[in-house]
Amino acid sequence: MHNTLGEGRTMANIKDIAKLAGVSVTTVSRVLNGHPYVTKAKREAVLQAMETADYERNINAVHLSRGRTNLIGVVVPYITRPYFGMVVEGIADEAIKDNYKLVLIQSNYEAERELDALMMLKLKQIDALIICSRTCSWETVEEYTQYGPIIVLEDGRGHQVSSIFMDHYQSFTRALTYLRSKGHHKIGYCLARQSSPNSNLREAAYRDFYMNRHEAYNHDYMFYDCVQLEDGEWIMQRILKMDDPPTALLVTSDQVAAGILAFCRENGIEVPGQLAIVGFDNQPIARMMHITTFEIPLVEIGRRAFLQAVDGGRAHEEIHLNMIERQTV
Amino acid sequence: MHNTLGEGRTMANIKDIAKLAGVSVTTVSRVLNGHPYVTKAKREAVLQAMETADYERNINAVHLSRGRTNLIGVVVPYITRPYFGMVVEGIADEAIKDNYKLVLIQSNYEAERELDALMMLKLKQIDALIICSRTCSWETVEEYTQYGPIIVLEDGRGHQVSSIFMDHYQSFTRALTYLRSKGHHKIGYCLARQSSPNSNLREAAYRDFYMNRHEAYNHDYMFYDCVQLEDGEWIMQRILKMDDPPTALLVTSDQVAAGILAFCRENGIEVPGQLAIVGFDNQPIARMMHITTFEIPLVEIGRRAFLQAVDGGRAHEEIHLNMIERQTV
DNA sequence: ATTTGACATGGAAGGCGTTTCATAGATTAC
DNA sequence: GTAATCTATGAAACGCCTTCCATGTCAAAT
Repeated sequence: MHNTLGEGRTMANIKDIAKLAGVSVTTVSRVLNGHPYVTKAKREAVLQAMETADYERNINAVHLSRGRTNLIGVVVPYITRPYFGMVVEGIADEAIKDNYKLVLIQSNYEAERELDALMMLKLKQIDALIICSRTCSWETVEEYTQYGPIIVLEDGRGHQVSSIFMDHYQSFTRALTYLRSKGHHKIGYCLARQSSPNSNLREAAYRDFYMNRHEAYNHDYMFYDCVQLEDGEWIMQRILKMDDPPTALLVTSDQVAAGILAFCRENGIEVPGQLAIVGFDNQPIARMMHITTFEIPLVEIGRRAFLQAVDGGRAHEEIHLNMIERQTV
Repeated sequence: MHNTLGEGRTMANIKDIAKLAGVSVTTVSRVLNGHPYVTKAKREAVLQAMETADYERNINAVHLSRGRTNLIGVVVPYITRPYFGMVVEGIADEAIKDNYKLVLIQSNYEAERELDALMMLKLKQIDALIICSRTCSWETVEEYTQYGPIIVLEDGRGHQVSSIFMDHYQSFTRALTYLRSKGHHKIGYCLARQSSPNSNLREAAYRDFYMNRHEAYNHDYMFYDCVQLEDGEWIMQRILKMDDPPTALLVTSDQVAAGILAFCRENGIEVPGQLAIVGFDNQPIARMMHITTFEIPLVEIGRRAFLQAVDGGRAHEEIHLNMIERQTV
């Protein structure tokens, strides 16, 4: 495949520049990469030649040669979810400073797509991979760590990856304690994926909370696959049908919390009077609707994830969450 | 740079496979790419060799050789805005089918970053570029069309690009007519960027609407830089201070419309009684809050944009918008 | 005077697939 | 029976940059 400009002219390559400037390709490469040991005269000759020939480096050749691409892969299940949007925003913000670009892989929680991303790492099409929500098994992921840094946004301690994560166990415990202090005993929760690492942590916290107090809890109060605004409705429909409904709800996404709250307002269910709601994320919508929530610094988390990616070393960062009291408890 | 596996073993390349299978590299390449004219015996020998050597194609070499990367660039100002999130989702959905990956460029509306993306096209790091919201001038963008397909999400007729766009002039006119039919004369609007292509179209529609009726309009009723939920508040604060406030608002983003509506509900301003609101996009939040809005099939638009990108030919698709009547007018 | 090290420069060896072209035997066509 | 067309295969050119290594100059150090 001949590399041409639009009009059919052939694009100049480093060899042409070398010839034009009367130096070796090595010297041109040195100028190109800002390496030392080039006299001013030659450097200028090279720059002049690049100017006249309208030279542009063939970036794919650079990639091949270097074995790196300055591309970072980012796996998110759905880019439309504000949660992931914010993380990606943080990654992108930081990446631009280091002249990295992002390759976005929307997984839809399909292992195959995540595998695609891992494969890109193996093939050196990307220099590192950030998995915002994992679908593949740990074993699978760990198989690929030999090819480049992999960063996951979940507790990765004990695994061959870097990670940045929140202490969901503790946050959940705190939320439960807080609700209890407000007199709530019948507490339900809304999670996203039933058996994601984060969900498991939260369920454990919940179980332990009740176990420690030697109290039973109601399995009907647990809702799964709660991820977006619209989910608020069916959750409330189900609650309305209960003889003994929960008096408080821990909702692991502000989007869902907002949906629930909107439904309540519309249907005359008093919040927090009849139902208390605690959200997670502290998204704009939570502020707007005065939802009590746990702040998760998602943009900052994205930033840090990127920094871990380029840093290369293994690290595990834990993020502490703060509760923001507003008006839904 | 030597291409190695994690343990230090060298990664097999096409030459190794050729030797192993007792054929030429050409034949291996043919097998790799499903080209005809390879006997079954040799094909199998090659496959066998690839198996035993655990061969993976060096994708960067393929890129260099082919001059293509199966990467599509996508420029969005901010990935966190649901509007762009949905478009990207559509692009990603379609891209996966054709084995394309997305390179996300967050421009923050900075020309320099958009230029970065254009440069990637020139350098063949991406095969095509979709600009979801343009910052650079038409001249700048058109300079780069020689290097690959560029698709913009705005009316690009008369320019050297492909485009997919909505008839904002007509939609605005229809919205105005609709509001007028409901008795509204004092109509304001909330736009995003003051002088974006889409905003210009909308302002023209507004001006023409009033001009045609030989009526004056109030410049105080025009709000700019309205993009997110939070903007609803200051817009309403300003309206509350007016002696002669508008009775209806055309809001070019459901997010902003939702922010406005939330403020109204909280402050006892009746909607649509005191203020009618028409949104744009038909995002989930509009459904949830029963906002009358124009449906913009953003995911579908993303899909089509991708298809235009790989198709290569120049095309201009116009999307017709439908109004969804709910409860805010 | 001689050694050492910093500065400069270029040749050539990678990094690795794809594709064109040349060649040759096997069919098919007329 | 002979020309035209397929089928199969490989050598070599091509895409292009980075970097290791060898060589050489010149000034500072001993």
